[in-house]
Amino acid sequence: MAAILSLSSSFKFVINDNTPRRQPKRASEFINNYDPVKQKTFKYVKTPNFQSNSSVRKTNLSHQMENFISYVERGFVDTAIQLFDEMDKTSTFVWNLAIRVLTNNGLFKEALDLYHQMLVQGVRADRFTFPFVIKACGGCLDLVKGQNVHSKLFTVGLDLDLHISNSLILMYAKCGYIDFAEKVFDEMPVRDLVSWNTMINGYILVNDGLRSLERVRGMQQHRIQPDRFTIVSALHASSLMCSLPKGKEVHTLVIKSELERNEMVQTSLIDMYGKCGGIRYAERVFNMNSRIHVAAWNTMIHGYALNGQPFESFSCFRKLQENGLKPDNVSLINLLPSCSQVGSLLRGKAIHAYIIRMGFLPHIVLETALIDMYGKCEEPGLAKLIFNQMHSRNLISHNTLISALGQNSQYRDSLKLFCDMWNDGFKPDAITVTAILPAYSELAHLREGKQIHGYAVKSGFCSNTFVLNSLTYMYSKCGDLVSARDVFDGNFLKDVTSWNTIIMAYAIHGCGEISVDLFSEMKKKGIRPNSSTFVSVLTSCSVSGMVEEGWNYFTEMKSEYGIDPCIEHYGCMLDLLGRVGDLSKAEELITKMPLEPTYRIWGSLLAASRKHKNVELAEYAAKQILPLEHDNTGLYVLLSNLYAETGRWEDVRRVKSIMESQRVTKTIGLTMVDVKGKTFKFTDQDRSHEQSHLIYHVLDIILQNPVGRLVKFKPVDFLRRKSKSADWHSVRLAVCFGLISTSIGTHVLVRKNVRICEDCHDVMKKISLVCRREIIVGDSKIYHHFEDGQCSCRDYW
DNA sequence: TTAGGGTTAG
Repeated sequence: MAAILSLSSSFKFVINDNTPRRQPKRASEFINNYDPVKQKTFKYVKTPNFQSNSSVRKTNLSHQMENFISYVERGFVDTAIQLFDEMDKTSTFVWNLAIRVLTNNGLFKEALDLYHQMLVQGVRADRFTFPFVIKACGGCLDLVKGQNVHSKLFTVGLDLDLHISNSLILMYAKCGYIDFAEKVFDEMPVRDLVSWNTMINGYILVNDGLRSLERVRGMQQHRIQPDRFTIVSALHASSLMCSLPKGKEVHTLVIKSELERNEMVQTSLIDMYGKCGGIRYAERVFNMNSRIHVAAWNTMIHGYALNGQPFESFSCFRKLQENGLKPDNVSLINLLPSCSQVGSLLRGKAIHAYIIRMGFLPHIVLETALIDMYGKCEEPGLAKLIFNQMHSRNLISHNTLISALGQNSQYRDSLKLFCDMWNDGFKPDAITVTAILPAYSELAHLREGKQIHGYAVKSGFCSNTFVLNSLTYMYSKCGDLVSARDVFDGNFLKDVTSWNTIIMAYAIHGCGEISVDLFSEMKKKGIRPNSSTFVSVLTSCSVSGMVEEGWNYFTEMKSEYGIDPCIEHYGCMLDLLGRVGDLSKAEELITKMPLEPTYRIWGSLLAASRKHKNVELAEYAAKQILPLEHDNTGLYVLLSNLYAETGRWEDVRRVKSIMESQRVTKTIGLTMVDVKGKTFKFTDQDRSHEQSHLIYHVLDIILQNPVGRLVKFKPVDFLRRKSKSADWHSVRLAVCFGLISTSIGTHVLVRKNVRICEDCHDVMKKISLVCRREIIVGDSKIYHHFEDGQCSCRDYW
């Protein structure tokens, strides 16, 4: 737009009082400043004096009109509008051209403003005015304005005009009201090819491939020959349905209609085959045409990436150049996802350098593709850099960076960007919601997550499966399993991810049996499990100690579904063996697995060894972990605890000294609890809360009271307690504050940043028994539901 | 003067 508007930036013109007029920056500014009352009298206005005077003026008039039409046709918006300002505006024709130049150059709001000025000035709109005005309504996605114009058509008797009706169909479809579009189409007394094509394309705008193809069939039944636009839409419809058979049917129609040579049709065919998983067919169409154009090459590059063939994508890009063609922006945009697929930062950087060398930047889509690539190649810093250097940003570029930051665990940065985005006036869409929810999930910000849920409901995003899956995940990660289940049950278009998410939700809340039942239900409903499903199912078996079932699923994964176990699946099996104390089998599994053991694998063996007090095996696992260059804070703490539990105090001191020499500091324990819409944070031995005295007092009573006896308040001086006792761990303080701040009978939910210690775990069981309330504690790995003195983890975590 | 259009970022 800036380019178009700047074309007239050097243009200065003089009105009859010889006062140079300031060049408006935007057509809208010009139009908004335009005052029909104060307008100057221009040379060419037909006054009696002028009329009496000469053919010279008539020549000027036609010359001016010629210029005006030329500017309109060439899309010189500013110049055309400036000229329009000087012209005689009594004829509808002149207004139509001015509205046309604005509409056709994306200045929809300005076009509508001009249309209203036209009416104010008493100029009648005609059959040529309305298509532009309706197009402008569609461009603004303004249904109300569109309907107002539509109702006016009845009063002026143009409601059945062919061209106007065609415009109405598109306007309604663009606004998402396909039923209104259908009504216009069905009531048309005469339809032409454009009417059919617009209707067929309208369904695509609302993502309804099936009804689009049904209309194509209807059109043929009416003996109307499809043209290239029909075919392009029909191929798009097949892609929307991901249906190779439907796409092939349309290909037959291409042959019958003798449109195989059309470049647009060829590109659409390649695109359809790529999107429907038929990359070999795409190659065939591509290779059958010797004079192939850049768009077709670009579509092939994209097709290979979509079909998980990144190296073919790179090779295609190379061949494009070898064939003497010049890659364009789209070539690069399509190529970048292949770098992410192979995780090749080097290739990504090389392409970035090429993009800079070729002068392709700034380009908003290309920059967004770069942000995405850097995010997926684990370089969030570079993704941020690109974003900060962008000349202009849109909703998609924001969404891309939010996702990139989330993918790289930079949740706080992604939340900050989300806030900035609001402040910059970008309204989050369903994809923003999907992108930001993981940040609330991982930081366990239930209250804020609920607010996003409210926003999603209000904005109408809650029929979107991606949004619902993210909400299910958020609720489960934030400890609210009931809400997670409610969202899952309310999702009427459950996909494999929906099932994986709810199965995992029950697993991390220690309800393995329910998870396994859900897995059976999922299979009964015909949803094919994928690799992630088995991670969820094996985790469920692990949390509930279902050894036999675990092995069965581990085998079924390969035999029934052809899924090779990856490191995550082995990790789950190790957790399962560790839980039941079968350490020798766990060791054997590590030895026999065909993959290189990772931190996750040795960590699992270490945790199992600690649980079963096998110091030797724990030391062996720890030795394997140390060279893996991971954050080993947890490892040292775990080893130190094991030595302490087995009375090896010398080793405890040794580990402490290693930690000091390596400057490894124990993560500060922090527990959060939400009370009355506010989040309260507690550290160990925290006395900063204004109700500290009461919190410590209640906790003291609970700890001192024998289980089952009535709790009585007995004042004690809490300051005399030992300051470093586990009695005052943050989780206990947070739970106590939750107990005294919420109604009797309700559960108390707290979240911790590190694993719960064994002492606190026992205390939570006691609290649940003494207070007869459910206590839910989320630690860095799972949720513990304490009820009647028992924990859902069955004392293994 | 009027309606529909291929490959492209989350």
